[in-house]
Amino acid sequence: MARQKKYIESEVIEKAMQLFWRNGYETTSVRMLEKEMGINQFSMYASFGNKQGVFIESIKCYQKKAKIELIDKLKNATNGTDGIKQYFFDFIEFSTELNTNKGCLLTNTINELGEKSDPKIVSEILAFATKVRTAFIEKLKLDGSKNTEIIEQQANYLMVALQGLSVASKMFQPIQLEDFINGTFKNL
Amino acid sequence: MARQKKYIESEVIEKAMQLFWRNGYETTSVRMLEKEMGINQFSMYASFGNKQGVFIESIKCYQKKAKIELIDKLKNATNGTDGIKQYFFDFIEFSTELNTNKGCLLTNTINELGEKSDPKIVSEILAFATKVRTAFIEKLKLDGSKNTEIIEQQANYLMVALQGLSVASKMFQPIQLEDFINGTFKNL
DNA sequence: CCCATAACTAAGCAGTTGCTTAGTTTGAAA
DNA sequence: TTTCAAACTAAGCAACTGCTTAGTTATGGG
Repeated sequence: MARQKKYIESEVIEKAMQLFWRNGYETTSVRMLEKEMGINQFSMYASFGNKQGVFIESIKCYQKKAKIELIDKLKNATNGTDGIKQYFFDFIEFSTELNTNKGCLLTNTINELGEKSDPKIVSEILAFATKVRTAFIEKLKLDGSKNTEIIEQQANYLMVALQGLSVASKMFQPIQLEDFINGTFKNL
Repeated sequence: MARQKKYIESEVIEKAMQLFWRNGYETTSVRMLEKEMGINQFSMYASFGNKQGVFIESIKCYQKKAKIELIDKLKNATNGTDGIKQYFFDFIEFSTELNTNKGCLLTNTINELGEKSDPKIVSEILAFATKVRTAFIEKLKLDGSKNTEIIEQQANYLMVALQGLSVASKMFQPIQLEDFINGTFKNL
C-alpha cells in the first residue's frame, strides 16, 4: 500500500556522487544536492538519513564505477607491469571531464577529511584501496622473477604513486603526468 | 600618533597557518581563526582584508617554514639522490604532529580547491613547486651520468611522488610510507 | 597636557548551513 | 470506491558563515 517513490535511489546517488566528486564534501551543500539529484530534501533524508549518508552511498557508487571501468580491465590484462601502467593512464581518462581533472574521489576525501572523517568512511576507502593493491599484486606476480617481499614493496609503492597522480593531475600538464607515469614504471 | 597594534602580524599568521594546515580552507571559519590567532575579527580584517587574505599570508608563512626546514637542508646536502631521499623522510617528520599527519599544506590546498581556487593562490603554489623542482634538479645533476632530458623527466617524477607521499601519509602506516620512499628511489 | 587618529570591543548584518515539521497528495490494498 | 500509510511539498528552525559598523579606548605628536 501507499505510493511509490518518484525516483530511483541508485540514479539520484549517481548524480550526488558526480557533485561530490567535482566539489568535495564540505563545499557540497544539501541545497546543491537537492537541485542536482532532482528530489526534495525530505526525500533525501528519508532515503539516506543525512548528508553523510548520501556521501557514503556516493562513495559506494564511485567504487562500483571504478571497479567496472578500471579494476576489471586491469584484471583481464594479460601482461603484468604494462597492465598496471595502462591502469594509470586509464585512471587519468576516468577522472578527466571537460579538460579539468577531478582526481580520485577517495583520495580527495582522505585529503579533505583526514583524521576527522567518520570511521565508516575511512574503512570503506581502505577496503577499496586493498582491492586495488591486491589487483596490482596479481599482475606483479605474472613477471615471475620477483619474490614476495619485492612484490609487497612494489605494491605499496604503486599505491602511493597512484595517489600522487590523483593530486598532480589537478595541477600539472598532461605531458608532465606522462613523464611521471613513464618514470614510475621504468625500473619495475 | 595613535596606538600600536597589540599583536605581531607574523606571529598571528603562524597560528592561522597551523589551523589551516590542520583543517583545510573551507572548514576553518573566521570564528576559529579569531580564537586561534587571539585577535578580534576587526583586527583580522584590518590587517589582512578578508579570509582569503589570511589564507594567502598563511601559505607564504608555510613556504618560508618549508624553505628553512626542508629546502635549505637539501641544498646543503653533498650527495645527489640520497639528499633528495632524505628530503622525503624530512617531509614526513615536518608534517607529522602528535602521531597524525597533516600532509603538505600546498598539496592539501590544490586538492581541496582545485580549479576554483583564486589564481593568486595557484600561481603562488606553482612558483613554490618550481623552487622544489629546481632544487631536485640541482641534486640530480650531481650524479654526472644523467643527461638533461633524463633529469627533467626524473624531476617531474619526483614532484608527483612527493604529492603522493603527502596524501598517503594521512592514510597509510609509517612502514608502508618507508616502502614507498625506498621504492621511489630504486627507480632513479 | 591635549586631542586627533588608529586600534580596539562587541553587537549585528544578510545569507547559508544541515535538518525538521506541519500539511497535502498519491495510489495500492481492502 | 473507500481508506490510510507512505511519499511528497514548502515553509521554517537554530546555528553558523564571512563580513561590517557603531561606539570605546589607548597613545603618539604638538
